[in-house]
Amino acid sequence: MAKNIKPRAEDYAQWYLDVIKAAQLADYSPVRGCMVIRPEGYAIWEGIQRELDRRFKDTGPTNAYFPLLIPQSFLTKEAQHIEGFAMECAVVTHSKLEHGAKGLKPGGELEEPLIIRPTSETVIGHMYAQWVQSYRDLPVLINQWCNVMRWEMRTRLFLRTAEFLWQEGHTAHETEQEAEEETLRMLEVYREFAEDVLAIPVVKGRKTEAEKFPGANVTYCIEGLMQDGKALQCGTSHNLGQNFSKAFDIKFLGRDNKQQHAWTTSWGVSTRLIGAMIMAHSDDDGLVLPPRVAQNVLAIVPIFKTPEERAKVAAFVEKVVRSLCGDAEFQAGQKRAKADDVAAYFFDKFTHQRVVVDWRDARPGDKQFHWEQRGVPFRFEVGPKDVDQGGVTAKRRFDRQKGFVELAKISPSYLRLELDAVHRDMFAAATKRRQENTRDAASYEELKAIVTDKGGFVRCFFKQDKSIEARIKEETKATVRCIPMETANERGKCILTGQEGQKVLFAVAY
RNA sequence: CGGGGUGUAGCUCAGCCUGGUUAGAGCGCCACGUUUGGGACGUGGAAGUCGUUGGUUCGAAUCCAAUCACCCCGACCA
Repeated sequence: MAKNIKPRAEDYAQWYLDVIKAAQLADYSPVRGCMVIRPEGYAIWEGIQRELDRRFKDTGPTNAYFPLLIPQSFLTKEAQHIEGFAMECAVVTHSKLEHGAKGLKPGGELEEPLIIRPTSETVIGHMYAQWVQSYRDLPVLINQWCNVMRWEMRTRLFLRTAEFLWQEGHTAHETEQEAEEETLRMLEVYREFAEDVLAIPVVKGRKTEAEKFPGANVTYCIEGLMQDGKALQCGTSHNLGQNFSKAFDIKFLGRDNKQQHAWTTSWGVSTRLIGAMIMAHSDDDGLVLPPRVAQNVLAIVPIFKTPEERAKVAAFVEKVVRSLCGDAEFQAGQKRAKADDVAAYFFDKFTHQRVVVDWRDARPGDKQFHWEQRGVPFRFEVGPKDVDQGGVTAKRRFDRQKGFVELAKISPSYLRLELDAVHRDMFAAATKRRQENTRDAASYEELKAIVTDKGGFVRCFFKQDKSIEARIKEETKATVRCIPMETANERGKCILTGQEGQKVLFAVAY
């Protein structure tokens, strides 16, 4: 058992932090609420970017960049929007530092304060108003990868930080129907991505009025369930109707030769997904990475005592690496600069996913734990005994499955198939866990009992009502996570009011 | 932002109550040696303006005040 990681059963919150620390994903910054994403963590984000970006472009949107600073007045143009974000905006009021009595002090006060974007609907709306003149200019399909800032009071690495990285897509359409289609199309991209890349099963659903995005007509989401039974929103897609186009005057001359307002959408996922990934898959021994975002897909641990054994093992490891990465990459890897004795070879030149060989002067056990805590999906142990038998001892991080693999079988397609199998098994395990933690409630009493005793998702009929939702939250801490799309048409007796309600999913959320 | 807790070496902490030479331990780190198929051991070494600022005092890690940061619980949220 890992001695630097608190077991989940003892203290889930501490476990989460320990896993991040042990895997060196992130660190606290000198500024409250902000975090440093370390190379191991950033590689995961790059994996997320790579996979999502491709999917966005496949459906139409392309990338652009809008500025960090937004005129304060922009935020006031959409009533709901300002209400939702005003409280957590960082405000820039000065343009320089001057020497004062007690050192430096802000100088050059701005005429109009600027806010650091908490999201970019407003600037983007402002620009779209200028770019859109005719129905021929539509749709506008733009995404941006950037940082945003929301001055949160309570922060947790990845799950909620004052500054975070995300992607925000913003589209403008000719008709309401097109906007709705776009909103749902991106929601499906998120679902497919969460499941096929991060191996996190998610529920597609619609937010209640109480939970929707400030300024949206409809907010859709994908909701995941973490190992401690709490839900986590993993992505959102909003149909903004004409709210922002009216606020920012995004008008165009339609096919009917009449001026009309565009229909807009926005959708985003953030570095929070890394937190979701950690909490969905990792165990008491540390991080477990879904193979498709793992920077290192395979760690080879050589085992030897004498120089003769080392030479023998090294020759064999070379064959393994050449089989997986090719001769040219083996040569390139030999020359690559590195800080320690861990050699890295690119297994996939497109994703830059690597095979690493741990030649550090440490005991094999230490190395096993090292790569285990970092969540590397696969390990090969190569010792004299393995070499004599002409193969390696392979271990899967996810379920510790262990087996012997002959050198002749080791090839790029072998590793790819194994990694795919790990992904499938991880997804299946997470899906099973979610099924086991999804329960039905026929009454409010039942809902309360499930939420306090067991956690997880609670399915029941509910008639939307803001004040009742607030009351339930107060009494149970649970909220309506979403109205699942799959059962959107089902109607039944609301567990509180007895009136006709929709089937919803309750849970305590992060 | 409200309540609670903690700040002493990279990490975990002792010392503080009852102020007094040169501030300690374990882990980690570095060197050397013995080791090496799931977290080894020995010897030696480097490393701390005791969170920060101010006050009390002949003298402050220790007492007082303020402030900052982090952790936990609430309200808010991707």
